[in-house]
Amino acid sequence: MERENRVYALYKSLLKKYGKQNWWPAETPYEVVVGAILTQNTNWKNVEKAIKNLKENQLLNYDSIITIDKEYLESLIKPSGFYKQKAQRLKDFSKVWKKVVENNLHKKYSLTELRNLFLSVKGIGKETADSILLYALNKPIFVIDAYTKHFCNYYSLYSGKEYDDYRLFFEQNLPKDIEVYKEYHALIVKWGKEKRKERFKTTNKK
DNA sequence: AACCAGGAGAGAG
DNA sequence: CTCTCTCATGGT
Repeated sequence: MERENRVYALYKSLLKKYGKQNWWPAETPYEVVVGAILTQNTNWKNVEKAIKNLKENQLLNYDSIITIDKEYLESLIKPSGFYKQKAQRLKDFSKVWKKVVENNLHKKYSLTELRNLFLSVKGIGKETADSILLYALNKPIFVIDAYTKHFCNYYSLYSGKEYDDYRLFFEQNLPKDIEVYKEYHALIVKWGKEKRKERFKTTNKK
């Protein structure tokens, strides 16, 4: 019998410990897009405030984001921080997103072509692009973030260098299952947050 | 009151 | 290629 790999075993262990995280919390694929951009180096709670502002004004759709005044958009997403560059990124990426969904490019393009298209937008890096591919378009791509690297280091799973090295490591050591990809990344984030809480406790007790 | 969040890009060396 | 800096609000 083949030895079960540790990467998948750890996934099941985390799942048992924390339960399903049910990412991404969004009603539509486009809401995932907006959240992915707004959450760049920003607490998710702040992103929720910004998304709420957009929803209350019926602006959480790409046509609206493309056409509304940039300063107005900035004022609505202000709680999520870095609001000037994020307003620009939302507008820029939404044009590409419009082109993709209205021409079914997510079905016509290969995963690599689609990823490169996203990455060609200024302000869309690998983590943001991959989050959109996985959680908005259900593409089989594993999302890497800072927590994931800490996770790999903590459990001595892998010590690569580049983002894509980590991504391929997970993709090659897991069943090619979108739901596993989605849930594992969410669980790693949950794990990272819990770890941080623990450190805070131990460094603050005397 | 410092520190950091579900990052990315530009500039220096 | 590898640092270092900037972008900004809100919670602990």
